[in-house]
Amino acid sequence: MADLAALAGVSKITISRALRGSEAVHPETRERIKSLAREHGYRLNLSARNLRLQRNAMVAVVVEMQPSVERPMSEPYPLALLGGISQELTSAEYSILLMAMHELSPERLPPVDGVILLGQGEADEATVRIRELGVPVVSWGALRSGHGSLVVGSDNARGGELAAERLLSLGRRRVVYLGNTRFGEIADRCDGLKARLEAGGATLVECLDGGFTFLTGANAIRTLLSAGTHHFDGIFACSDLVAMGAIRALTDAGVDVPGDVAVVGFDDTPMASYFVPALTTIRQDWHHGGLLLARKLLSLVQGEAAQSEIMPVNLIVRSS
Amino acid sequence: MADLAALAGVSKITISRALRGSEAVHPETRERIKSLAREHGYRLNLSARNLRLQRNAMVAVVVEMQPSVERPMSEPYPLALLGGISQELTSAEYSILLMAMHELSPERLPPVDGVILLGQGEADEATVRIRELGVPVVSWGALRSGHGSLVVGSDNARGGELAAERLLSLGRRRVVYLGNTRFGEIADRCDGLKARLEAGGATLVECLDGGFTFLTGANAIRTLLSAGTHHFDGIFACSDLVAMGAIRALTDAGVDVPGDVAVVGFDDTPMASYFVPALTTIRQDWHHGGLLLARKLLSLVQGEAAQSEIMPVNLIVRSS
DNA sequence: ATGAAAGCGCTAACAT
DNA sequence: ATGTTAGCGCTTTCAT
Repeated sequence: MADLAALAGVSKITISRALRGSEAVHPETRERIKSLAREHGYRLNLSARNLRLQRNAMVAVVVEMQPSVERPMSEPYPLALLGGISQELTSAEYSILLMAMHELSPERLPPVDGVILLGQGEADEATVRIRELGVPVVSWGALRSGHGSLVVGSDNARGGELAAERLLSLGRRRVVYLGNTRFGEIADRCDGLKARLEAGGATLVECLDGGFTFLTGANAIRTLLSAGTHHFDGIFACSDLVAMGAIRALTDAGVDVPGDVAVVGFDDTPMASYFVPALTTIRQDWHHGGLLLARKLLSLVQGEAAQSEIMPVNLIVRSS
Repeated sequence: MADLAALAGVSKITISRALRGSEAVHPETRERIKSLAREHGYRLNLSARNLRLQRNAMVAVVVEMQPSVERPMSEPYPLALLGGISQELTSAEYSILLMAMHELSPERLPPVDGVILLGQGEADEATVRIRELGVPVVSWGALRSGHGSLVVGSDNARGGELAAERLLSLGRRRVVYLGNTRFGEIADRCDGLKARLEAGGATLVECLDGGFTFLTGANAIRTLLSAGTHHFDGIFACSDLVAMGAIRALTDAGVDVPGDVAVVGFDDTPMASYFVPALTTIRQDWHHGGLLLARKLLSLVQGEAAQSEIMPVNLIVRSS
């Protein structure tokens, strides 16, 4: 910057002001300096600026799970949420620092002004660990798993109710839930499902603690069928992929879907509509979720108040 | 740090050394300072350190496409590559700054020591734009699209050959390729396919310029079938999702897969093995690709030499 | 409309 | 084994 100042025949501070588009500097000088900077490939040292301004202009997005080939299919939400987060943060001139939960330690927290947590973890483990960092935090998930921190998430309980209503309308009386209820979001859906089923005179006959993949969905139902202890005529799965696995297990066993057993998924992933039978599912708006996460975190960072927000979900009726 | 120095009764520099685990400071003093720091919640100001050290300890990962709900399914590679990248960079104490290509401008390049580009863009647009930034760059894609910059990618031409060999072994003579060859990777696959087909006495009858989704795959084949201008008995698709779409269009039209038309996909996404018929496809090792990308960029950043690397691919034979 | 001085928190170089 | 000095590149405050 000093070099540029010498070149332009002005002082450093005028360069600084000009590049930030300050009104204080003469428009002509400003343009001259800007083009000079471009021409010489000058780039602002953001470490210096951040040191001076006592901020980082950066937000960490912490992904609870280890990214892998298997996960993006089973849980597309990280990238979808990131789209919304990125859009909002970029327009506020903040950058996104991406890291996996297990890489995070309080000592070497990277230089960020706040943290967005994607996934609160089994038994809220992630939420609890993040809170110790002493920076503003907003997490994606369930209110019950927020432990006092700000939460943005879908109305999972309502999702469960919608699934129950759909199954009830098809005359189903005995429903199986597939999902690990140690995750707050998953538990909320189960609660909503159970309450609405019982209000409609039906029963939640089983709540199976499985994983999030096609295979775990298929295996859960295979086990259930071979045990033969329960009769069931409906399934609500914690994700579309799990629902697809469940359907595969059913059709492999000669059980008709939706004739014998109706299935409702969650997420409305692109594949849901292409699967045979096309999946009835609950849709959540990840992109908007991302926007909200970013907006609320920025509020906190700037010392303003912000509140948790739960977004509506929709039932998408197809053929399962 | 000055406060901590006062508390510990030593000078700032001793604090600095102790926290970095320097040998120069007495082990006892070192531990005392470390626990004092922990106790008082002291955190190093990384902007100051980076300013002083003239580095950023950060690498930008630039994703060529806008993340969305549709993309992670169609192209799972961003997250899979990120897994490998993250693993490698974290152990070198570098952070990952994530951004979308369209958010990148030379003026406001965030404070990074280098850039990893995921996806070189149609007609290598992304590669060309990134090169102007004047920082070390490594990109995921094809050598032909590197424009002099370092590239890590799968052996796409070999992938095309493997697909051709598979189709030839099934006695196929007239093959359709589904993919936008303005992307270097996609073009390489097409070239490998064509060469090997012709060497085996078969023909590439059509090369259809489509997108990367289930729907574009289905539409391409529907159009082809209704035009009726070409007879074909084999398809090689640029992704598993496109292959699935193509298969759907075929079976919807009463064409048997693989009896009438055999189909080979690309990527070996988790869904490939669950699709009916299970997809024959080419597998690439994204995680390892991510590791290599990160390693090579770090070499460049540290002023060492590094070379492009093309990774082997495998044919996974299933039922399509 | 422009400038001079001071200092953000850290560490390398050079003492002691 | 520890300390002193100086300066990384920027912007705020207070002149002019």
